[in-house]
Amino acid sequence: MKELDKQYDPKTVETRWYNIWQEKGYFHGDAAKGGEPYCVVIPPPNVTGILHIGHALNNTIQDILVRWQRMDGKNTVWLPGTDHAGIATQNVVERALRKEGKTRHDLGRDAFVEKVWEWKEEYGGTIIRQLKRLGASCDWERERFTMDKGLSEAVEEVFCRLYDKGLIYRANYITNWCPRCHTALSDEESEHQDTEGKLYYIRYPVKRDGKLMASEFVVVATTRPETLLGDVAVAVSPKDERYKALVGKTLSLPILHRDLPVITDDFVDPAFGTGAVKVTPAHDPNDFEMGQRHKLTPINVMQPDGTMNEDAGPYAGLDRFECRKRIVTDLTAAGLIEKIDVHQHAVGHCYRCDTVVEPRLSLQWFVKMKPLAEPALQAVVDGRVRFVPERWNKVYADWMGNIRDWCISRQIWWGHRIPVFYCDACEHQWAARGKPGQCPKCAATTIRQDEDVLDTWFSSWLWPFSTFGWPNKNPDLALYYPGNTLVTASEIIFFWVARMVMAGIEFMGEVPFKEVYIHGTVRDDKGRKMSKSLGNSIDPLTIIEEYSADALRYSLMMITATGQDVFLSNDKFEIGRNFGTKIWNAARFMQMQDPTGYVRGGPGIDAALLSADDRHILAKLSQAIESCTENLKRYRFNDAAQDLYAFIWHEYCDWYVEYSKDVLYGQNAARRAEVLKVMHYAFSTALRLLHPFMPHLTEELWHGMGYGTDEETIMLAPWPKPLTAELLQWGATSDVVNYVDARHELIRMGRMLRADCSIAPSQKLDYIIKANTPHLADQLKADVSTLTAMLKAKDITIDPAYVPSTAMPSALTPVGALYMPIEGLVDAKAESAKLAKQLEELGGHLERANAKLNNPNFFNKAKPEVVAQFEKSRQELQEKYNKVKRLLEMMG
RNA sequence: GGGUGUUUAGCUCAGUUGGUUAGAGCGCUUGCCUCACAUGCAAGAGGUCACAGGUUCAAGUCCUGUAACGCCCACCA
Repeated sequence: MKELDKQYDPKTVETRWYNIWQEKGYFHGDAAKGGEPYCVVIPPPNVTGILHIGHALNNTIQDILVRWQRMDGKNTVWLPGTDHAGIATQNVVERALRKEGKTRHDLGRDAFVEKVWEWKEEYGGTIIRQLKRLGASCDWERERFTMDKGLSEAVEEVFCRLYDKGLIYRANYITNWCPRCHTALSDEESEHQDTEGKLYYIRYPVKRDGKLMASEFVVVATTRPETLLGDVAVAVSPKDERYKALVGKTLSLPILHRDLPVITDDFVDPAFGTGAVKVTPAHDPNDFEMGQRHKLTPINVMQPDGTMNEDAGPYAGLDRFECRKRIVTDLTAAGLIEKIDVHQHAVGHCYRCDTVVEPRLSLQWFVKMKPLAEPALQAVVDGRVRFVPERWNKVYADWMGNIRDWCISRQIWWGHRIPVFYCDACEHQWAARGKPGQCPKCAATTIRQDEDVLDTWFSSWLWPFSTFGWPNKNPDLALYYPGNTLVTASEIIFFWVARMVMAGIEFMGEVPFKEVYIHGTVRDDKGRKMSKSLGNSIDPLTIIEEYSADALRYSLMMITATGQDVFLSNDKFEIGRNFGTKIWNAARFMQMQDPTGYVRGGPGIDAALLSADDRHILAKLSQAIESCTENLKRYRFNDAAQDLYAFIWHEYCDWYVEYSKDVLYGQNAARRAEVLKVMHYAFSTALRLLHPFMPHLTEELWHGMGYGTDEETIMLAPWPKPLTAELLQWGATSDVVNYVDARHELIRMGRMLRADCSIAPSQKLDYIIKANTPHLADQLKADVSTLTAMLKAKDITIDPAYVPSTAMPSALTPVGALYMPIEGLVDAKAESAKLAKQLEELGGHLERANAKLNNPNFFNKAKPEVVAQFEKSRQELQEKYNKVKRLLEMMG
């Protein structure tokens, strides 16, 4: 044991302990040791990422689960790692290149990819270091990266299996295209944002007998006029009488003067716009399908970068938005704009760079999702995977039920290259593991690999098993798969969680985790999502610097209700800091009282020497253990944190320590030793409960107080169990607990009287207590010394027969009546007014209680224990009421 | 358009299967540098539980509807 500093210094303590934990290998799980496994895989942050407050929340929760389960004796692995984040990382490196005035094409593919690896080696570890500073007890020996050799092999394996099964196909299809990232995106990667746009009504001249009619038009409405350059038809509803005569006729496309047939299609809603739709198969998903139905050849008018191509005629080379402006100007000049309306619609934006997504026709790879989705849906329906809170089951099920094929090819360079090869000689196409040297069909060596890379989520969805060495069978995989809980935010249920369930079932034959805990999104105090661009984000490292990692963790847990969004502002972190300080000082107090230190393995608690207070705190401790554990099981971290706060601060510090001072400063050596034993017992147990929340502080105190030797970390100390048998043995019955609770109230009343009479805290007073029952009188008599200290009394008399004088300050307490025999200090008028008010309130409560108990229906229908409860409380109310009434009468 | 969440003290939020007088932290008022802690101690004020119906012996809690705010999903140009 060493003497604790007057001030706790979290900065040095936190990093010191973290390093020790790592060196000793406490974070590592070894499959060879067997036992009951507990496995959590981290949602791998992007290598480009820096820790933001959402990560802090997410990882604190995981760390709490993992530390708790580790203490509870499980063979625990929390598997960490990072995601290569294809587009995001490529963007970062390209941005750096641009500063040198270069593009990735200047370097070429191999050199560019090499450059990204270099970047990754240099900067990719940032978020990992930050997680360590947070105290995350990840098994760092197992750290993985989605482009590791092993994980890349898993990706190839999965691709080949799906390809050979016919679940991967290549097709010319409309996909979400990001003109800035130059790549296709999946549906999930296109984020819809409500935007105020314009709806342009454009006149398409009608041709009759090959001649343009000067004054006859069909008006179509569009939000993207520039796409008219790719129009191949105009469609109307077959039911629309207005256009009946025009069906089959020809229109002239403005500007390009291309002939467009008027066709009918059920897709067209006659009620929207003009009821006539321009058909642009290369630039709109609906139009694409219409085009297929009517065998129309799509005309692509855009380059991959969002500029217009040569098919755009006079607008070739213009950016799509510039082109839009120019076309509107030109159409206006030609008198072909009927009107322009303001129009609210949802526009897709690239989730990586926020550029407006362009639906664009291109050749892409897809995964057929239906066959994978069905068993994954079933797994949630029959409870093999359980979402917490439950409501996410439905969100998941809806997505799974309406699943669409997954576009997995990206036209970028950073990522897993698609393992499909083409033979130039025989045009054979096949998927292969590794690097094939020749065509398996014709043996030609002129083979090419597909240029595209896979969606970054194509490696993430394998994370729960690829990280343990799949596809190779091994002991790690056998023990740690499937994992227990996945902790994540709702934003990536579709991106990641749903796909992991599919992959787990498809490739492992078993779901990847049993429970998915979805925590809330962190928002600022105005309810906005925290983001760098809004400048409203709170940097966890600044908070750690200012308050400590433990304070950050604990505060986050206190204010995060299960599954609810979190509203944050800087001052919230004082909760954790103040709590830490309080605990530190409580420990210092014990040390000061017990300079010889806690005796390890010394004699245990002696039931015969326990006071009511000792029994009370031990019973409360047991309640805290039970409640905290139960709340952790149910992912109610805020309730668990609250349990610990209430126990340590209020029960232990405010009441127990204060009660105990009387003994600690007294002369009874046996009692003194006993109180210290109880204190150490309660405090060391509470430290263990608190460890998952505040790992560094608890470890520092664990050793500072001598609860553990150098080799005995609190991390591996056993998780406390409720003290059911012990409480029995110690005589900590509910009678004792109720008595001490009631005595708390008595003391509060005594202090209240003193405050009411404006008596200085330093002045010692006499009190007279008239107990309700002889039993209570006995209990109180045994505690006179404690009461004297707590009330700062000169003398306390427990007198069952006491009759007070009228002008004496008095109060009613749960154990009886309490009087201060100081005459004349009471303003009789004010006092009786107060009593009258109290009487009125009590009368109201009593009336309600009576009404309830006199209601025959209540007796018939309520549970007997509820009735008993009400009867008891009615009795108490009645007693209290009578007393107040009597007092009031005495006052005159 | 579909789905979903929220509405409780001045502020931020808890409130589990309906059951005594609805809780916490912060802030506020009053008094304390009391020999662990002023990042503290003690006492206190403050709430027709969004609104309207309904079920029930009993509703903050269950049901129906309304309103406001938020989030997710969605190919009406």
